[in-house]
Amino acid sequence: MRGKKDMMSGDDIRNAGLKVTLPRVKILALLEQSEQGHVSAEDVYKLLLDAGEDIGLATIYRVLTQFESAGLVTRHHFEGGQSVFELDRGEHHDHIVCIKCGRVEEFFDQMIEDRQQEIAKEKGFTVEAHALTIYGYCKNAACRAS
Amino acid sequence: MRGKKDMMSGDDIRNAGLKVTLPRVKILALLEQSEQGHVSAEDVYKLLLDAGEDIGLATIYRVLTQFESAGLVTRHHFEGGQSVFELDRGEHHDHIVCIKCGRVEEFFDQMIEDRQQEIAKEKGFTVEAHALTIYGYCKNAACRAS
DNA sequence: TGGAAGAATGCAAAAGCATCTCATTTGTTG
DNA sequence: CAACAAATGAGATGCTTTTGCATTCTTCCA
Ligand SMILES: [Mn+2]
Ligand SMILES: [Mn+2]
Ligand SMILES: [Zn+2]
Ligand SMILES: [Zn+2]
Repeated sequence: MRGKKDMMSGDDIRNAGLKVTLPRVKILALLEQSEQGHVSAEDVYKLLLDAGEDIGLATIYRVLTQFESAGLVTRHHFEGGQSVFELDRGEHHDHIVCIKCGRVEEFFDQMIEDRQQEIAKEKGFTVEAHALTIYGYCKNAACRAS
Repeated sequence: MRGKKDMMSGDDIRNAGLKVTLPRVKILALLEQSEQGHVSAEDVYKLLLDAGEDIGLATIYRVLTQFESAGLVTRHHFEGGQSVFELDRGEHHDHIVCIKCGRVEEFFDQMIEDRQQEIAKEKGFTVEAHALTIYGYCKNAACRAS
């Protein structure tokens, strides 16, 4: 039995009903190994180019969207420009982003999650999803000076 | 002495260091009177057209951006397409959006606000802003059926 | 009150991000 | 390994937002 936390592989792609192609394998591998963990489609494109894999940007967008539908990947809409993708390891979390250097950290807070449910209930809503992102300056010295 | 809750006027535009022009006055008035309170630049464009004011879309984007810089207006990046603007009445709040009909409701929760500060502190961040949006189905009968 | 100086507007063109089209290539299956 | 369906790549396209520039308005003071 394998959980979401294990290493992804061609099986995950196959199980999503997709053919195991070189672009898909490379993109999935990159998401796993990626330093920052949170990358835009263009980041993926450039990182793969650097790695000698010339995969079209359209393919990257297509594949990331397919991975998202399959639950392998999560898409975030942080402020400013592009969507950001990360591997879905099955554990929901929210983000805090440095508006100076772009560093992204993750957090999960049950109290915040619970309050959201209560607020939704009060208003008669059924929660399907939520997006919480805190923006600020990280501890990095260079980011401190406003 | 006038607070943020009062009616906006040409003075607000002047105080922002901007000339009091017809487009600016009309856009500000529309934001005040708008039913939903949360409108896209194109919404503003069409609503003004309906009202007989033919103001260019580029001007609307420019003016909304200027109003934002001046603190008169807040911009939100809800999922899907366009940015959404609303008059800044000086009281921070977050949003819950119906993914079926688009209805937007507002809420403010001190507990959530406090937890965010604590989380930021733990991570060594200084909070500058945050965006929390809950997505779900509203109480409207037509929105219930998934 | 008139008119100079600078700011704002409208239009069209451009930019940025994401998706689509379609000819060609690749993966899968028997 | 052939045959078919699915996927890819390159460029076109779509949509939102921004920008350049000639023209029009505001402001302000002589
Ligand atoms: Mn994350
Ligand atoms: Mn609001
Ligand atoms: Zn930083
Ligand atoms: Zn609804």
